[in-house]
Amino acid sequence: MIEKPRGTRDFLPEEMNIRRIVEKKMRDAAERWGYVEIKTPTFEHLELFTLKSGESIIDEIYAFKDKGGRMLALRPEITAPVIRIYINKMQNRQKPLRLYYFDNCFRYERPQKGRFREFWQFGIELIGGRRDLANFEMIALSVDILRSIGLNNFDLHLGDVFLLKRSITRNNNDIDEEKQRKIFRLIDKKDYNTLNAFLDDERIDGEGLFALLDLKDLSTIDDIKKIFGEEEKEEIEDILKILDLLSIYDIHPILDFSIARGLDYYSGIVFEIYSRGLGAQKQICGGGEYELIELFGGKSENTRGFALGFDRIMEVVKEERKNDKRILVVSTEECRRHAITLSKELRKRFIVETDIMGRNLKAQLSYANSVGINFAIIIGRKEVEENRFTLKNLTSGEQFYLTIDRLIEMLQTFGL
RNA sequence: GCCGAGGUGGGGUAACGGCUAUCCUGUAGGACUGUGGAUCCUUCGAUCCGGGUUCAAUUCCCGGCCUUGGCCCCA
Repeated sequence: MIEKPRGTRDFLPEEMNIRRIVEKKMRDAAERWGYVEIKTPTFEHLELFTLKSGESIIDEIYAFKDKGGRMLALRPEITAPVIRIYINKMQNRQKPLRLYYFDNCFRYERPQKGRFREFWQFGIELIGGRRDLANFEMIALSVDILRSIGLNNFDLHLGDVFLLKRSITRNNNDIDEEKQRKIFRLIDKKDYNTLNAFLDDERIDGEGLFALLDLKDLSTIDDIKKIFGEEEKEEIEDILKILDLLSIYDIHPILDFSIARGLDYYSGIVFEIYSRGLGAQKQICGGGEYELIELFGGKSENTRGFALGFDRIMEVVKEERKNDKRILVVSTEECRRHAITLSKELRKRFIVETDIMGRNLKAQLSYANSVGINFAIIIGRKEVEENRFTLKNLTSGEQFYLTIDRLIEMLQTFGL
């Protein structure tokens, strides 16, 4: 027997039913904000992703050479492809561009709870807009989507990598990229002892950095402003504006300037959402402002977006299955042609099955019962001769003897 | 890549190193030729893969694969 590949999943009908319901709610929420769907290819040139994230990510990507010798990759995320499309085809459209997507992505990683090699992301990219307003919209939308699927048990962390970078570079001109990266890694791990030691060793002024990291609420915001210069003050003012607008939606982020994880291309506001009630992989949303357009050869424009981890969300969302009412047209062997004719007619409005097992009448009804069909329509010689149909409500056991018009009418009154 | 746990029909399970691998559920059919659910009978269907130890391996050992909790990583 052939097993499914490592890190992939099969979704049986019961689960797909629920996944589609949640997907639809997320789409609806994004569309209510004026976002429109965009679709990118399942695979792209590998370069698109290495340009964004460096050669080292090849280890974590499904990359391959096609028959023409091209280096391709299954998309590990969808932001870079969307920006590619923007540059190729949408640069001259009027801003803002509000785009959303829902698709599968692939990463070659060790699978564990909430982490798979094929997984689904629902995301948006917002291109253009004044920074404070656009960032507010992005964050409010992410929360609106989560709320619209009935999720409320999560924490929103808001950070700013611009301020974070400036906090170590503004008084330390000679600090190189590598050292910065090391510092960010330690911040992300919250390993402040090692961080302190490193800063001491390198004689890096960490006052601004630690002031930021300690900033949990707005009480020390004025002290922060004193430490930084004009440019940083403007950024802080922007954050305050965003927080104020978010409060309209009753969204109150936790300020968290330790958000720094490996996101070289993020440039300003960043945020992450964590679900309570998941294990190690509890982040269900991540996003922020980034600069990719110029890197990909386009004309500079400010951009931001986020991606929701659909599979992790499915772990915590509670959703009822949708149960459509189903009909089985049951007939004797000699009347099958009539059954198929009736089914053709009824399918214009209803969900209708017919027997293809060649079962007798009793076995057809037994099947209907065991798979949860709600109504059986019985056609035998008597029905055909009298041009009537027997409708049986399998829930109540009631039976009716009806003409075609009355049959359809009655099915409708039963809520089909 | 690292540390730990696990793997028996489709699902859930039993088997001190020893009989044709247990039972429940399920599948298909029958008892029942125009009326479902109950009952009974029959059928189908499994020891993850490969080595090793042994007279004998589902059981013990090693390796792999897969699942799973965590670490690394998470663009």
